[in-house]
Amino acid sequence: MAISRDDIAAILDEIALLLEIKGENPFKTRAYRNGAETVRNFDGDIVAKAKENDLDGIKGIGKALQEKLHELASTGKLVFHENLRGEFPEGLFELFGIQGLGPKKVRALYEKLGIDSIESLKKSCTDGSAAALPGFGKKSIEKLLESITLKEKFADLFRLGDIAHIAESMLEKLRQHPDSLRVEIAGSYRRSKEILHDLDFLVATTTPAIITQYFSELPEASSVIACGDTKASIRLANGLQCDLRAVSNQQFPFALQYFSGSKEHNVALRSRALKHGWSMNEYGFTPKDKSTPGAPAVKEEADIYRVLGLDRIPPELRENRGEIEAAEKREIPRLIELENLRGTFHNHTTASDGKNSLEEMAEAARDHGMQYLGIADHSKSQFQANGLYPERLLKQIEEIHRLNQTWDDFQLITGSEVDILKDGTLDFEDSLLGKLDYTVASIHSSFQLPEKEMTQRIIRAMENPHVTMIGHLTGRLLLKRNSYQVNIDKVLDCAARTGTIIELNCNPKRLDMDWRHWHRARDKGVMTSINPDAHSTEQLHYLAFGIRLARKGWLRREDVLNCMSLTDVQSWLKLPKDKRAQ
DNA sequence: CTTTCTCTAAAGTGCACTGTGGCCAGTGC
Repeated sequence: MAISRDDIAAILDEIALLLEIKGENPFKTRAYRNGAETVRNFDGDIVAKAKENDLDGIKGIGKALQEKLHELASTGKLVFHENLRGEFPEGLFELFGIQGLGPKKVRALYEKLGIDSIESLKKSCTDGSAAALPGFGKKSIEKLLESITLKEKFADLFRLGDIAHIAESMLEKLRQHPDSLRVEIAGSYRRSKEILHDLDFLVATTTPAIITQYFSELPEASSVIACGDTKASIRLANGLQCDLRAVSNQQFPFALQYFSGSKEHNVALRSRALKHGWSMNEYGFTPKDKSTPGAPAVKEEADIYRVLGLDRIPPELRENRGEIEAAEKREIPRLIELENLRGTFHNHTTASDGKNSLEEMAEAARDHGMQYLGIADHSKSQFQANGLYPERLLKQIEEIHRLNQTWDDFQLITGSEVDILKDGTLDFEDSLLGKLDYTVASIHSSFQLPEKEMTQRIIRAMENPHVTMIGHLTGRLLLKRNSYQVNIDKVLDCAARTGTIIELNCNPKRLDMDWRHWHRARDKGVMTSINPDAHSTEQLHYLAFGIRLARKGWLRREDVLNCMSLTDVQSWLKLPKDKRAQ
């Protein structure tokens, strides 16, 4: 297969990394990284151009990179790269996944101790040999070990957003099979958990063995763990295990309910069934004794809940966190849906670290059927992200006002993702923030503060009348970095008191604030804004993940700022904060 | 390695934090 632009970019990035380990001129390594970015973002078929050696005049691609790109595009490889790679062992790359290890330290570990894998790093941390190196003290060893433990803990876990695409495409293939009557993905995927350890497919069919066979032969299957008459397990190339159960059409609702879980929800539901005189498993209701009347017919999963005297409980809520009681009292809320969104906030453009211009982001948002799009590029402290200085922000505001004249059905909303500094003050003066329609205040530095200080820092930011919302409240990066220490309840109380919104950040790596807090937040009167934190037009799709997690947090459309129409949101933003509180 | 107020050589994102080692280097945003 021909080499793709992403392959080429990845090779350039790898060269940069290797040069860094070698201690090359930092500007040289940067040139390779810039080159990778240029290749990724090039408007047109850069691979074809490279093949024809037609790369003159592309900014950031000089003579040397032109030749290398040409070689890559025409032969599929690069001798320079292969030689460079040959100088280092394979496992060295995984060391960069450890927090606190950069090129300099990796190089020292490799050259002085021959460390070339996480395994050997762990050993040298425990036996004291790493501590003997200059620059490695007691504390840094502790941190390295902590980061290794974190990585091991997450080894067989996957983020929802990373596997949704492949899950849906496998689901579609199973649905296309002529012998499948009904197909669903059950398990934690159906419950919209942010982290998954497997996928559970469920098929209703009269020919189960044919379906399990078909499943085990899907192109996605890199290995087959088991394949029997009604059950099969495969492993995907990324390590994710996928299980399939084939059941009869009659059993399907019970199996779907059973395999969707959660375990805790099912335990509670089964004990409820017992009170009606039925035991319940993945195949159906069974009367406890001969005197018990049989259960009414069940055709759909919702029938199971109805028969037990409950409203249907959306899968997202099935965590045994009060949903059964609510269903009994007919108080299951009408949960928010993607279609309820009228616009969205917190989006980046090329002005800071986004990939698309204001116009492109606006057009993409219009294509999504939105009435408005809030822009929030980084503030000046985010230097590495090309954060805006006041003059550039003022220019952007003007530019947005100019663009807004060109639409009558859509508006851009001016904003900033302003850094919350260490002491809780903001990266911009109030007078500048006052010129914006809204502000997302976020923490991007000093993650290590103790809980009390961190909480106070955020509260101070929320007390600023110009802070509309707090971005990614806990700073967690799923499967990578724990949240910083913060007292969520104190923050929520302050949010309710000051009329500050807490964002639900939809980036699949974040999904922050966590769904477990939203029900409580909602009851305190805290509103949210479901924000994609999009750095490109494609990332507007992140909203779908945010909606899944908002549903999991019991949120309704009235709890969400960006369910408001354009005119409502405009007048809401003009209100002083204390008038906004619900 | 690329760009440039270039013409052959120089300049090329900044800052805070952390931990270590003795006043600064490395990392991460």
